[in-house]
Amino acid sequence: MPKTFDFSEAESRLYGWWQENGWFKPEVAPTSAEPFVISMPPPNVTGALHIGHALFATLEDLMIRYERMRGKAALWVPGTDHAGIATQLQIEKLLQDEGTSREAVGREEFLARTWEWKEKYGGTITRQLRRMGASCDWDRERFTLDDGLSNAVIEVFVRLYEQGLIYRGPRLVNWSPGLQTAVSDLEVEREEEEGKLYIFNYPLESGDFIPVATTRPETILGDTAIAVHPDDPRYQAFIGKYALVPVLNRRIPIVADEYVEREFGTGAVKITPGHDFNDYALAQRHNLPLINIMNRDATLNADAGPFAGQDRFEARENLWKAMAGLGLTVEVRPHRMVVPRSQRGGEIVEPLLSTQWFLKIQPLAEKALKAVQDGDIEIVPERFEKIYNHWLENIQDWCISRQLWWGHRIPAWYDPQGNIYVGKTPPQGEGWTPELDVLDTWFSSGLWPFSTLGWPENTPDLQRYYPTTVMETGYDILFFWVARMIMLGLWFTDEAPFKVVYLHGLVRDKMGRKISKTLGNVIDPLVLMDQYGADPLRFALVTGSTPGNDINLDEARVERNWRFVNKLWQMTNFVTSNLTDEPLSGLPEASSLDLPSRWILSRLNRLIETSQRLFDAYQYGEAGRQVDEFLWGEFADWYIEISKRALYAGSDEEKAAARSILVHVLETGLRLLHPFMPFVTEEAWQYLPHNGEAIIVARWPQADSRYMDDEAERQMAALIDLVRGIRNIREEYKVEPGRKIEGVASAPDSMIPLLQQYDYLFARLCNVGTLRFQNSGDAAPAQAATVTVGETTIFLPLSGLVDIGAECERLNKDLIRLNEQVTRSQTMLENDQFVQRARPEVVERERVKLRDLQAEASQIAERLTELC
RNA sequence: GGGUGGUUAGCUCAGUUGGUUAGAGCAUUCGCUUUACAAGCGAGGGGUCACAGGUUCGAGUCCUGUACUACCCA
Repeated sequence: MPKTFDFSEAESRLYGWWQENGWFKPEVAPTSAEPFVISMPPPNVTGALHIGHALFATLEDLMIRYERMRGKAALWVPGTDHAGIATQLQIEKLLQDEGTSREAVGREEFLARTWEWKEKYGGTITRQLRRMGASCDWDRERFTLDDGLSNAVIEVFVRLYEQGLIYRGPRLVNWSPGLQTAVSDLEVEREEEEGKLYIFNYPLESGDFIPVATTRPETILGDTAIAVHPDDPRYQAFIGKYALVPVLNRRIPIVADEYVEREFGTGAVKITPGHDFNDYALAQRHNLPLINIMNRDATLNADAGPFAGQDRFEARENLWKAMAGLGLTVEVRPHRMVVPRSQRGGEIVEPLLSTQWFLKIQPLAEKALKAVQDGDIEIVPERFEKIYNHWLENIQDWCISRQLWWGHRIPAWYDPQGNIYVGKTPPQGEGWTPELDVLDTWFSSGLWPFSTLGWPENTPDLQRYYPTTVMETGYDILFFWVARMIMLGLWFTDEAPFKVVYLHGLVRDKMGRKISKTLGNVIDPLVLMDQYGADPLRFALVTGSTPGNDINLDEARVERNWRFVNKLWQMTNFVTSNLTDEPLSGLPEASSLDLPSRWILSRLNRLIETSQRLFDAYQYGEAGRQVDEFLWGEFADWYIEISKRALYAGSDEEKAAARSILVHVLETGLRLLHPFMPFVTEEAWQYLPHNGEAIIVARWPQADSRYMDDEAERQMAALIDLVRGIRNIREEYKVEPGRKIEGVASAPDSMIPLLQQYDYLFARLCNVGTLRFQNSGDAAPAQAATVTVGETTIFLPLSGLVDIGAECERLNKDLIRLNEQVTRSQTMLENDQFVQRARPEVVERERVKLRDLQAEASQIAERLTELC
């Protein structure tokens, strides 16, 4: 095999090979297999892969590969979203660069251009997902504007309309003047900003005035009342009287309402029902008229009198100047206020009266709440349930119409008499004009889990793969998307669209800052993959995070994982280069194996067990870290080194055993790692003896309790500790690494055969050429340093190197440390409460520990008296 | 205003039925080309687990409060 792993060559080759063999398709599993299905959260069709996509792709691919290896019919349905606003903006920008505009080219041409763009660039993100190793079934790829999905959207709209849940009407909505469309509550972001508070005197009919404060003076032109608190003594006398709108001199009443906060501003508020949600509600309580002073582009209309035609901010200044001229203004002062801004574009959103389509959502929300309460849907991590419940319990009707061109047209028609027709096909007869509005993009993505499988047709895919199993996505779209999928799924299919919602966090930079272009801290997954390959990036994303929590990605981790990939490659290279042409013997019975082999197999099977427990609990990161630590820290650092004796100098049986164990452990480790790092594991696995065609369809490891061996783990741990102790001494006394030294062991009878049998470990791992034994009680060699583990002491005669004073000091320190631990342990065991209440195995473990500590302490004490 | 998360080594993070001396990687110090791997190996230094209480035989882990911080909702 090659000396290094060339990921850039291997990744595309392996991906193509997997796909050609149909291994991404659920049909590789027998028809009797249980399905495991994930609907990919569809990225924007015109988008490019960013680090957030990389995270979902990694997690979903991990789940899919794991379940596929477990023999399930694993299906990952990929696709893209038409992303109404985002895409439309992109095309508008394009037209603008060409010196034209959406309005100039017209709707038909605009849509043609958008489709053209989609055909040309729509494949970018899905190609990039392939680079990540995403094992989706590309034959089942969907796009939200596909015919099938569009049918589903129309079906849902018509049925909801017939059920009386969709209605159309004039309502105050969040209006985005730049985009010229209504947006939903969720698409408005409210942030506190530095603004101004304008205070002025509202003139009354009587000639008096009331001081009033506002943050948006231009709305004065749309005032239809002034409100004060009914119990406010300052204004009691004015209730029921009339005021005059500045400049316009329109007569408006002064009303009393408990909504007014007496402490805020001046305690009296102007009421503009046409341009404020709270005022709108108050106006309805008091039967106040509603005046709309704003056009759709946020210029003022004829009702604004002399300010008609001016932009909202221009009018604000001009009106204020005019009022100053009338002596009405009091002061303008800095003020922190909450400003509603559009999620797209960031411009200030205006509450505006507009005729829109709404979905009455409470009945759907109730079902969605119940599904989670009843456990039909599990949310991971669980804490998001509370957030989910709170949102659904306070849900408002959903404004689903958008004044965009790119999207699903609302299937409605109007006749000149004002009748509305809603249906799957245009109405019969003349004179009907179609609705021009399109639906909110989230309306169609809300159907994604079942529309992608063929609904409303009862297709074989729908029957076999619906409901899906896991919905894996970011917590930031819990409301936008997840909750709506649950509501619509339950309403139309009578089943929860998935059983588990797994939420991941945001990927941030290593300093915990949100990634943004303006901050210049963009982590480009494509650049990282060019540099290190897909596997290291994937491993960094999974092992650097826990479910539901944000991840601060440090590129150093990616680099380190690239080294891990190399390490895996080198291990494989070592193992394969030590094989012969002869077929491997099967894995020997544990009883016939030497200690290091029993140890590594025990550790391996415990790893499999732990790994399974962690996978069952969605703790993928921890599982990955454990496999990493095992393969590098135990298998490579210890077992491979130890196995060299058998391989280079052992008997034929010893060689055969070592080979089969090396292959078995590494091959199993690669399978455990495959869902995390698909490419290197596949490529390495192909060089190892294996069963089956590819690791991607190999079986997921099962723990075998026959190879779990506590005794072997204990004994091996003692040997490892002795080796470490000797290395430590060598380092401390600056014994040249190449210099062979001698060891003299003083050990209990139980340890002597072990040390004799495995003395080669000391030769190989810490360059102790010969290990002699002496009877306990014999005098220690002169000028020796000591290493003590339990009841075993190894003397290292190092004449000329050992400084007795230093050695005494070292031993003394050790003894103090040990005595502290002995005391702690003794105190625990002398405590009846502990002995009675702690679990028996915990007490027993403590007793064993104390015995070992005491033995070790007495050994060292003995040595101290002798030497110092 | 209500809610949720985070606070563990210089940095990024693990640590999920409470039970050895709290771990890893990066960084850092020292040593080594020892024939799988210098993209490596070996050894070391570095932590009052934010703070204060409580529960418990035993708390990084459970409970209460405080501080700082991030986010969600209004």
